[in-house]
Amino acid sequence: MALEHAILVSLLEQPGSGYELARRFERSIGRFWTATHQQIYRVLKRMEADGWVTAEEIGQGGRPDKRCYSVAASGRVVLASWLRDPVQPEAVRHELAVKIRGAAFTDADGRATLIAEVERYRVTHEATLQRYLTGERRDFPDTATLDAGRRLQHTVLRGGIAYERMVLDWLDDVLDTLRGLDR
Amino acid sequence: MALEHAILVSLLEQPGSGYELARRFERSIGRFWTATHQQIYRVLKRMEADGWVTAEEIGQGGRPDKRCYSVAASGRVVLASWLRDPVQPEAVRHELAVKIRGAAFTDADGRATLIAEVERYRVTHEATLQRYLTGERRDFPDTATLDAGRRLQHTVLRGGIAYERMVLDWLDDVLDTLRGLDR
DNA sequence: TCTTGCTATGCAACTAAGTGCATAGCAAGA
DNA sequence: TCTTGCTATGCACTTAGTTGCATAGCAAGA
Repeated sequence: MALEHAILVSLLEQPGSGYELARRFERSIGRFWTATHQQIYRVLKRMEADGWVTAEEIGQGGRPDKRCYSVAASGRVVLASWLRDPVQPEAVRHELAVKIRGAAFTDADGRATLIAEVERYRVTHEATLQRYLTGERRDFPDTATLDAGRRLQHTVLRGGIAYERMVLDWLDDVLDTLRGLDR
Repeated sequence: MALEHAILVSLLEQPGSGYELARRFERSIGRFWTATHQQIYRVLKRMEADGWVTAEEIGQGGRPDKRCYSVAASGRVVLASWLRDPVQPEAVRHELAVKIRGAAFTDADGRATLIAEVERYRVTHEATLQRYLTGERRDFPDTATLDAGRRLQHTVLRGGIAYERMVLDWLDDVLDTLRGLDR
């Protein structure tokens, strides 16, 4: 899997410029695939050279021209073929888990700092959950009348919500354990 | 966060060679931080050059010498300092979520292939959960008598178990949605 | 005997990703 | 008027991570 495929999906849902894609990656699709704008511009160039997407130059008077990208026929073929490939096992990178095991090798003061940090981290996940729930109420008020694309987007969002709830429960467990060590 | 810190934690839990570390990353610590043996050897060299770890050459007759690494005083300082740094937001890379949203742009046959793939993926997660539960019964039979290090390891493992259970529930949800599209 | 697999280490080449910086004009508010 | 922030794109450099290959001997089973 590569950034290319996430961009193809995002452009099929809605064509747009590199800048617009970068904002979508910050908001929607970036929940499960992160990318910076530099990366997106670089990959878009390569995809255009390979004929996966086409660009339409839109002059806007004053501002730099905007290049609005759409998925070309060969891009659809690439996506369909990738969808049939086996899902790669995720490359897990969970920093907090390493820190928690590392907490055994620091002093009570270091652990107190870590507890404060976990509490701060918990607040950011609580905020993410609330953002997801607000988005769900706004974008999927009536689940009976959705088309295929929207139904799939909703399923992915439900996954995000379940993930955040799981993380919050686990962080409470972590905090209990950390507090228990120095008591 | 970098591989360095995961290696420091692993070596503090138990000193070992690059080869042994690579196997631990496949099994235990690799649940939340993956690394290949090439990467581990490269980073160990750098850490030794920086004085974070020390190596003891162990000849074994015939086989190449084994270099057994232990954490040095300055490595402990580096770890303690890193534990105080803010936890970086995770860089999420969830391929399956991209594929599910991509399923809106393929045909019924492509979706049928994806369903089969999700079922296969579900089996691997079911197996991971069972591995975790077996490990939990083996390594943490009596939760009352654990020292700090073991208690923290158990907390991290509980996080892994909660994660796998959440994924399995969500995959059932995903399969329902995918099957509902072509019915 | 031959093959497979395990222990044990490593180089070289490549791709992916992140960081820092630069350009450029418009709009809104202090 | 001055600053801040937004739209819009991009280069250059650096770091992190992956892939493929190489060495080398021992042990176990076909």
